[in-house]
Amino acid sequence: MIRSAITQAITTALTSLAAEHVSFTLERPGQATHGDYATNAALIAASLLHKNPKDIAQELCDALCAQHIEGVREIVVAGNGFINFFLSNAALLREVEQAAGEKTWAHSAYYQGKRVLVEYTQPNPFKPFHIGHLMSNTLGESITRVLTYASAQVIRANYQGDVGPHVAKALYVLLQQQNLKPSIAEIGEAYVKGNQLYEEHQADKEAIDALNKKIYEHSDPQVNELYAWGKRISLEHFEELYRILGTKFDLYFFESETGPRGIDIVRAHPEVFEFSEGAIVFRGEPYGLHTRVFINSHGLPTYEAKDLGLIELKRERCAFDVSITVTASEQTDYFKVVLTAAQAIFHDVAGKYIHRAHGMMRFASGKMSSRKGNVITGESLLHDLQEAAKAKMTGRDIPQEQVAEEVAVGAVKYAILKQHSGKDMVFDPEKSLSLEGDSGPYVQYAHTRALSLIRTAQKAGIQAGITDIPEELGILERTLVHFPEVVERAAQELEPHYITTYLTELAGVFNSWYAHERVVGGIYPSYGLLLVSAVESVLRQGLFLLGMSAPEQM
RNA sequence: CCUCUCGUAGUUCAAUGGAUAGAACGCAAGCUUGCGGAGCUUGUAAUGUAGGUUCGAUUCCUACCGAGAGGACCA
Repeated sequence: MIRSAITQAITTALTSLAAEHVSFTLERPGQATHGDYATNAALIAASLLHKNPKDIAQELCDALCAQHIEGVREIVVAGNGFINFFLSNAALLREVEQAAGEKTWAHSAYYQGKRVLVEYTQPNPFKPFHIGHLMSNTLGESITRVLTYASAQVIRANYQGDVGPHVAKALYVLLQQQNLKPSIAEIGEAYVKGNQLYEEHQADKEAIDALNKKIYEHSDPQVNELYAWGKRISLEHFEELYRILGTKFDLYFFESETGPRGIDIVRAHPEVFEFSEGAIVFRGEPYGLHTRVFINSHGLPTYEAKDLGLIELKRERCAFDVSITVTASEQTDYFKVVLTAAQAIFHDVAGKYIHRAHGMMRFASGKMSSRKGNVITGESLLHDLQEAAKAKMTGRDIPQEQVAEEVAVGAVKYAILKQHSGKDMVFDPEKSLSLEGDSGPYVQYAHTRALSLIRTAQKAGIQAGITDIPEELGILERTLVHFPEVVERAAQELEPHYITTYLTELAGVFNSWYAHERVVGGIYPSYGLLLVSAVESVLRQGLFLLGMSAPEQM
């Protein structure tokens, strides 16, 4: 509210200086001593008008002061032409009260009236849930939550690969073992073994390819039965992981349904595709891209064709304004080609379908072994972190299993979301296992302390309010005020890491405040309780936006 | 060979063309009969190289060096 009032005032002031077309920023200064907001409007205007920045800044400052902006205590020219705004105590108090009590305080209207489909996670039945799926889920889930705060109507979608060579590899081994009711672990092991056989023995390779064809054709009852069982077991297992990760999907798509559609679409558009060396391809070169095969020389759809089928299916199953797909960054160029081909077919793809990439997780030491073998899956990573968290809680009278799970998920998600999406990240097991410092548990712990403090204060009969306020408000209030802007920016750029950075800062400021101030038995108990309530609310909402739990105890 | 992404303290990450480049881990030194110490306080240390644009460049442009990804029947 205050922010938009200041923006409006600057626009008015610029108009009075005949510089109304200046595009300026209103940002939070790097240092608290520079005020609560700062604008570079004078610097931009000066270069356009070819005048001295400090002179323009002074004129602009005078024009702003004349407007008496509600909630602004002081406006000063600083540095080489910045204009800094200091909020009044009354305005800060109003924000703190809203942060503590107003549920929609941090919401914006950026996606008002828009329906946004977000597709993420995309694991494959019959294969392990690996770390890439964890990363896609983490980024995708956070984006959906950030979008809801921007007033979007969000549809969560998952696209799973239930057909293809990987299925045949697993089934081949299971059939050899005559294991027709395998557990999820046995399916995983069968896939690994089948993959090995496929690579090493020509006879097995041919047999697996033949089996793959049978699966597509549904021609063998025993194969069909095993396939149905295995798919069900896999999907049930994934649902358990989604529960742990905090995701509830609205729509599911499968490659078995997008494949046939993809073939039809490609064959129906000879003006877009062309035959080449027995395959059907899309030429990307005219668009600065590369050529990709959509239907291979065996007449089978590749991922490219399947993605066209998926685009069509999405349109049929729900009306949406924007569709966001979250996958690994290695698919960035691939998606450019597919979306360019899709644009030539559906004509409204550009700008409506967005690809958002997550990076790859690398390991600092490379020594983190899963319970068995060297492959670190998403599940084994969560499990190991959970064990580490449990070890930290020995002797405490709390539901350890549950809290350890929330802390473990929080630690991984925080590590993924703390940097710009799309960048590869290095995950250091030892540092992450320490669960200290710049970590998810640090933020969760700050929230838990705030909750605990609120409980204690309420037991002592303290009522939150502004009946007793200090002369000067501090850095904690001035940090709290900026939460709604951070959330809105995260929505605009689909970048949750702004929230991660902010939360860590807020947690640090709060921990510092906590070490030096007192609520129960202090000088300002009512205001103290209000302030802590505001911190608790913002930390809780921030954790929610990242897809992390806010444990009551830990 | 071509295309794209990325090079910031010892390490992992921030920074909307703007003010003294901000945190955390590590290391060094402190704080506990505490409204939860998974905490707090102080110190330490960085923009790959060379140019260019600009009043101002970690940010934009060019070249080089280095890392990663992609480049026709895998996904």
